[in-house]
Amino acid sequence: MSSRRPGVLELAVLGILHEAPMHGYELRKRLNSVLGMFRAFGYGSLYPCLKELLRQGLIAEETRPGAKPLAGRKSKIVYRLTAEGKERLQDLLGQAGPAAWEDDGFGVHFAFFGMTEADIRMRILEGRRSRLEERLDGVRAAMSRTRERLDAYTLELQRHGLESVEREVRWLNELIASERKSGPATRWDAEGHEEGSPGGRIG
Amino acid sequence: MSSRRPGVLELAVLGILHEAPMHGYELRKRLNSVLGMFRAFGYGSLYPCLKELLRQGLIAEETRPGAKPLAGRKSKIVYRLTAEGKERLQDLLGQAGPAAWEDDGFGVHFAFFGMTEADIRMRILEGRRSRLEERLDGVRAAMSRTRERLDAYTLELQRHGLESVEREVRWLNELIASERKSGPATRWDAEGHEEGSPGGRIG
DNA sequence: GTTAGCATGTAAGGAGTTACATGATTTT
DNA sequence: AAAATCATGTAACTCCTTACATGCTAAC
Repeated sequence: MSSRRPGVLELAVLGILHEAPMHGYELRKRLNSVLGMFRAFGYGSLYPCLKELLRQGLIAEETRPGAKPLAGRKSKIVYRLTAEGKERLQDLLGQAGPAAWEDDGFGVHFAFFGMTEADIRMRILEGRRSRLEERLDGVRAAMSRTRERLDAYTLELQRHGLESVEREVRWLNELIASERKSGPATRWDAEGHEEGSPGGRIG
Repeated sequence: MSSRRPGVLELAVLGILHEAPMHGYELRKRLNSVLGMFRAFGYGSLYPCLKELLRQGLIAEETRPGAKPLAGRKSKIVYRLTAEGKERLQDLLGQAGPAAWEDDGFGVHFAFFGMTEADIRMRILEGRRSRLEERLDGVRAAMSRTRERLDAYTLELQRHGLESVEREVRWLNELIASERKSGPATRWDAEGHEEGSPGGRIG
């Protein structure tokens, strides 16, 4: 409840721990393999985050039955999501705001779309598309305000940037169309996850 | 001399002020039009940065001859690069290290390639390409370690991420080839910039 | 004369990052 | 027994963001 601002890492950790309990080192690898293209976190980021989540009661240290009562504990510590943690995760995934479609957050939110309700998924996809289209408009406007004469490199950067963003918009369009075909009310996971996910691509 | 870590904003401000003196508000617009696709800075970031650069003597308030001696100064303040500022800019642009090819820095450094020496340009382009290829290897390796079964959305994110990065690598390849054709020792600008930049694309 | 845009700032704080430090376990 | 890699942490710091606050200037 205490108003700590999310940040990508918290969501990512909760999301991954929802799949399975894990210890820090493993978690980091999984983290960077899921989000590898967008971000990479170090231990210096992860462990403080785990500590904080623990303090908030969103995760707990697993106590395996036949475990070792290490006194001078410097052994594996397996974390699992608590009930509050699951709640918090669902809460974060249920919010379709800027945090979910800005550059920082989008990747992580998308990665956990499998646990996200269909209407939220749609709102986030559309939100991101609008955001990118605003950006396109902005840059295009700036370019036609031909006052600003840019050198060849800056121009090339613009060109490449535009192309990349246009490409992402097309991708989003496909995803949105795909989501619409599947109709609303599709949500595969959330609690007990069975294996029956859609076929070829996404839709 | 004091070891303050660069940060994108400092370089961007110095680079833009090198083109022409400007006041804060204008600077910010120019900033966001040049880097619009990658980042957007607010006044809350810009003004403190200007203040700091001023303190370091890298920029100075322009004193136009027929200017207004505003006492309760809340009027335009035009900043220009000092000699130290130009030196610092050349210094920053002369460094071909991680700061120049990681996600954060690359865009800005590239935007000012017009003021960067040919060999540094090459090192930065190649540095970024290596960095991206590492990332591709990492993610591909993680994917073939098929232990990790990912749901459809995570997979789609991976696919799109891979494609984007591959695309950027191809772009870098073209640029690198282009740079090689122009031969080394090309540097258009730095001080008095004449208009004779290359033709069609970049090379 | 009031909305809209130009123009300049500050205080508080957040989300990580960097650099360092150390122990445990497996491989060679 | 040395080297590599697994595993966990902390102190200090940084770059930037958010939210707020204010005044000037042009357009309608």
